[in-house]
Amino acid sequence: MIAEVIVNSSAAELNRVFDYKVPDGYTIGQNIDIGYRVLVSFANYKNLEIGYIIGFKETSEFKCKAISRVCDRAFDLDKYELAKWMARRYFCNLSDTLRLLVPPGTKTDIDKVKIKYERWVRLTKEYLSNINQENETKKFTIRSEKQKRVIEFLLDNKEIPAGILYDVTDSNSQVIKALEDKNICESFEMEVLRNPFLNKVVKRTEKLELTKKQSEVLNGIDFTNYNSYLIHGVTGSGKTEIYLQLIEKVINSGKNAIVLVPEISLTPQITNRFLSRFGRIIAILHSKLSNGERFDEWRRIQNKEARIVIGARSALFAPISNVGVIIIDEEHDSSYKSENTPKYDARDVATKMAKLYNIPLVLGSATPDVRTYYEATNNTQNMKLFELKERIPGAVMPDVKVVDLRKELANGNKTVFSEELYKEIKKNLENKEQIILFLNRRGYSTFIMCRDCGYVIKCDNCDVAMTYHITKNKLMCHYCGAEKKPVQICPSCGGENIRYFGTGTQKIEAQINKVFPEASVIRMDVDTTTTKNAHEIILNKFRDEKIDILLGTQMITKGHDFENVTLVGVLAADSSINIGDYRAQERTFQLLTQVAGRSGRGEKKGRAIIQTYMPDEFSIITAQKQDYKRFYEQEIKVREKLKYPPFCDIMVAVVVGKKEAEIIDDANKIYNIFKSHFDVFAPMPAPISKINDNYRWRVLIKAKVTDNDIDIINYCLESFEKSKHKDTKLNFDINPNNMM
DNA sequence: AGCACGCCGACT
DNA sequence: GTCGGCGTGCTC
Repeated sequence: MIAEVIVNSSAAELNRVFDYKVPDGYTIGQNIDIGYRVLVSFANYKNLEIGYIIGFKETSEFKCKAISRVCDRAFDLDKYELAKWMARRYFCNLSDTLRLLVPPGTKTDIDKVKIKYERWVRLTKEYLSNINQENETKKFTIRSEKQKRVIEFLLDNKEIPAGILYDVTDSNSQVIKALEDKNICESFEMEVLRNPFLNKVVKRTEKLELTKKQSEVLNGIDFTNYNSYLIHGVTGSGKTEIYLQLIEKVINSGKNAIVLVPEISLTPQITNRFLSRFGRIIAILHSKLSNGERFDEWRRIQNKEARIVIGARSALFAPISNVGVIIIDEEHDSSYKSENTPKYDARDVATKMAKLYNIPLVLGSATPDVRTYYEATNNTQNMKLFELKERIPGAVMPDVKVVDLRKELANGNKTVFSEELYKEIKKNLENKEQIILFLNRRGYSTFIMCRDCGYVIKCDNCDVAMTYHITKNKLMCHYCGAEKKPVQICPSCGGENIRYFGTGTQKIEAQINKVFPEASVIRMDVDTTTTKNAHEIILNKFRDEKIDILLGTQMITKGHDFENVTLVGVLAADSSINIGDYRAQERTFQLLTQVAGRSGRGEKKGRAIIQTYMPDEFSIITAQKQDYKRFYEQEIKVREKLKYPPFCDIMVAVVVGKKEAEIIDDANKIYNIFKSHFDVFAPMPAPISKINDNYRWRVLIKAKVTDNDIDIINYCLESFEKSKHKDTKLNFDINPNNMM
């Protein structure tokens, strides 16, 4: 028999089937099948290459090599269908999507399968049956105290890891060896699961009484068919409790559940909530797990010990079978769209899966994606909408104020704190209530400019202004990570009037120390969270050590409730309006609403202050009122008028390469190929025209992409692949998060 | 992609 | 002579 194998490579030329002989001793359906991972000798590669079996046939037109090694089962037929769909939909190789279905980190060393064993000890069957026959004499032929203790202990505890046994009975391997020689006890290897939660003692919690509105949602969900639902509920309206009871229903019916949450909010707080309700049947998958931990979580799912998977977008591909519901919390979050190949959107993939399994898909958000809300209100994707307009009893919305920074400047206030914010911070410090300050820029100064000639210091490798970092005393490029010494003399005109402009979190930290010397402050941004548990450590410190002020970027906005935080300050709400993206208003509204929602999560009422130079922008006005509907109605009009999603899709092709002339040439090829099918804008340098010494040109294509168009696009991309220069790379994406 | 082959210029 | 840079071609 011949196996059809997909070789693990993202090279466009290798995106096809290769035939290999099924080796002797292997029978299809028994120890080899579709979905098995194999190692094959390929071309003149030095090492064996990983491949995936996707079919079998009697004969091949090629003279085939035999498969060198049959490894493990990697995926089922339904997942294979999904991978095929994804490869077509996201314009990548089949091996790129198949790769999602195997635990990461097992790619290179299949031989060293990452199962960890531990030595356990138990009494032998013979000995136990002797005891049962009340053959007491044998037990006391033992004279050693230690051996006696071990036997007593094992009688009570059946099986136990050797290490623990040694500790408890003050014994060692020699004592066990002696007992083994007497055929009294035996040791064996037991698989260890590196589950970070297994050893955690969590108090079991019972389900909460639902409000009328919550029950309506729960009862409105059809578990027997595909349907998608959007739960639009303000923060604190009790969405999580709905998810929990929904899952309980699914579990009780014998099926399993997948819950997606944004990567950044996979905090102990949310996971504990699930853990305390469901115990060990949950598995948690996120990017901070070590390969070993992740591998073990996959195994717990595979052997059906775990029935609820909670994780970031890739948790969709966990080896869970018989799924009864997929839930996506904070569905508007941009982390559901992958930035690397395959550039999939977890919401679309989840929709596909829910259709495939004929199960409900439940999306939830306080600030839904404009596209999702459009679909839910216009029923374009057969989506049902639930609105939860009120917080559950006891929780109150914070008061939100907008401060016009232009007036502050006119009044001679040059600090980053408006008078209003200054007063409120003071008040909180006096009352010993905590404060969260948010600024979406890291570093100290955000750009460095010569006041004589206007020259801005840029990275040598990228077309990007460099940011000054005071902790390193270096200029840094946030795109390639390059560092430079701070500049005092203008490299362009030689002038000495170099000034450091713009404000990042580091400068705010310094200003807090100056303006509020009595306050303790902790900063959380990419620069302070490089180590493994840094997020958790910083947040715990803020809570437990009663730090006055938590200062940070985007990452402080999600998923944690601090009871004692009664003031949230947004230092500059404009940074996200100026990102040059059609979603700027949406991002701003979502961000402001999320941040403001961090205030007043306990018993005391919260306040939020939004500082801005653009107080008239509708995203800021509506965020102040926390009025999603009004925001949406205005935004959707703009989108319709300008033909932006959801009324149209924007395809972005970025041509990247070291030789500028070649990539300009290739950008024109893209333009010409797509021109005959779609509305294409002429090639232009990308907004960031160089990254890491690679020039970048961009071609924008606007169209409402239908299923049929996907085939046309695939065809266009294939013909480009054949005609492009050898070293140019193409990044192609529909509605990417980042338009730069 | 990843690897070998083969052509040609540069260097002890 | 021979080392090595890189253009070319192939993968069941």
